[in-house]
Amino acid sequence: MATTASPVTRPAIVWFRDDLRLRDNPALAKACQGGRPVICLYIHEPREVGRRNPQGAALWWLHGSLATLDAALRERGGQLHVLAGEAEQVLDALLEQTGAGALYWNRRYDAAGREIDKRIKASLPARGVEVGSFSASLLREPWTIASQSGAPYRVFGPFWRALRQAQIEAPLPAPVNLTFAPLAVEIARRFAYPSGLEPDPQQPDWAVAMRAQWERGEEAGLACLRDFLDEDLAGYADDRDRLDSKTTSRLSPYLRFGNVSIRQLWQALSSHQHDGAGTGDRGIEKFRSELGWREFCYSQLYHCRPLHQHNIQPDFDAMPWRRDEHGLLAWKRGMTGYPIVDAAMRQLWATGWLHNRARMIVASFLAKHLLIDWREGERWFWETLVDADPANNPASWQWVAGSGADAAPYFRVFNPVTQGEKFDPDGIFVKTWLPELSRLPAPLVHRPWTASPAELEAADIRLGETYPAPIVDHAAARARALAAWRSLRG
DNA sequence: TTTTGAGTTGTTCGA
DNA sequence: GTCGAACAACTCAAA
Repeated sequence: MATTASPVTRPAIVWFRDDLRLRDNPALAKACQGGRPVICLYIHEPREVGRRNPQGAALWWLHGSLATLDAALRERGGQLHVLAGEAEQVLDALLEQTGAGALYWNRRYDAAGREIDKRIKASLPARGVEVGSFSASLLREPWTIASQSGAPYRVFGPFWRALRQAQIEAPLPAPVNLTFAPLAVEIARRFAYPSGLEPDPQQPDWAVAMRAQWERGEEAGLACLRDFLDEDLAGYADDRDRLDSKTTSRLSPYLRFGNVSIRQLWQALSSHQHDGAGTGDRGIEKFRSELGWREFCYSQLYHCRPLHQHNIQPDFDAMPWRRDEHGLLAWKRGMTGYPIVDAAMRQLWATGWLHNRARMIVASFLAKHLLIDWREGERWFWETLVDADPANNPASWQWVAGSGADAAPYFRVFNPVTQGEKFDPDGIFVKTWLPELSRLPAPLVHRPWTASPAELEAADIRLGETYPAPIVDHAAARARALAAWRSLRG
């Protein structure tokens, strides 16, 4: 009778996905229990219908995260195997070659990814391979939060109250004494990630400002968290809307790729809590509710049709969106003639990141002032944001457009001038990204078209040449948007 | 069971 | 200049 190695000594595969860290990683913790050797794996899966893989800036972040995770594993005597192919084929070959007795992953929540995971989970036990999936990206699994009627929440307030009552698990420590099983070179060759899709762009090198701004990976994420707790959290409730200074956490890309876990973050906030209504605790509550919106977006991703394709509210299918290639291009390039919009769009292109308020302003401008389908904007963000998230990105675009869950009221049309004056009063943010306006005094920097010829001359600006005139008139665009949104009713 | 009231992120208008 | 109202429709839970 042939003997096989006992399940305890057969290696376990850890399939990393949106959890690129060692700490608080339940799949990894499970795999290395009892000193079992592990095989750490990441798979670049091909695009499928309905599936959204990282592109552009987010792909750049992914590569950096994979590299730092690989380095951390090498310090411990192992490595991260980064392969490419259909997950089922890659895993099939890997199980065959390594004789692994178990496969573990932390869950993902998009429909296409879940479908793949479900098939794998159903097929492997018959081959004597144990499969386990774990919760690691969210405070609570989406199916555990439901209204009294049993339906998923469609309004944030009640959703958040229900979530707040739930017990949040404590984060796990990083595993100690990891041991590793080898992987045959033949497998690595067969599923090699195609060259030419390398992480760091060269010609053109669009990642210059990103490299200057960001450190990717787990250690950098924890440093970013400590910095936020020490520097910004106390003033967060009052200052978080300011565009002209660093007031927010900038943790979004680390959360997106799981460099830092949501439970680590939650616990860190709790340990900074006093007990009362002090400004610090107000900041903590406010920040927590932002994390709550992330959970709410994931609830939508889990429960609704693919968010980046379908309006959550079907009556928006009748929206008379305009086709406007010229307007869309002006928006993407930061050439709309509205300084707050243009500064934000250029920051996005250069650094892969935008302040939440800036995201709302530019999204409102595209959907309402230009009356361009929110999906165009969502696609651009998907390619340009380092934190491009399959739940947050489309759900937030739908929220601004009004087609989403608990959406902004249709009559809320951001005035780009007012927003600039409120949240960038001295024009510092605008001037950082629009150097051509740097000599314009603060009162005019958000509305250069109202400057007198002498003022423009003094600031060395020629509207229409050195900086565009507004591509739409605010009042007219607002009226057009309100009419379009009103047309969806009755 | 039915009713009622409250609800992330804004703007404009008229008193 | 400041202030309140209007700009809908709907979800959810408390009364």
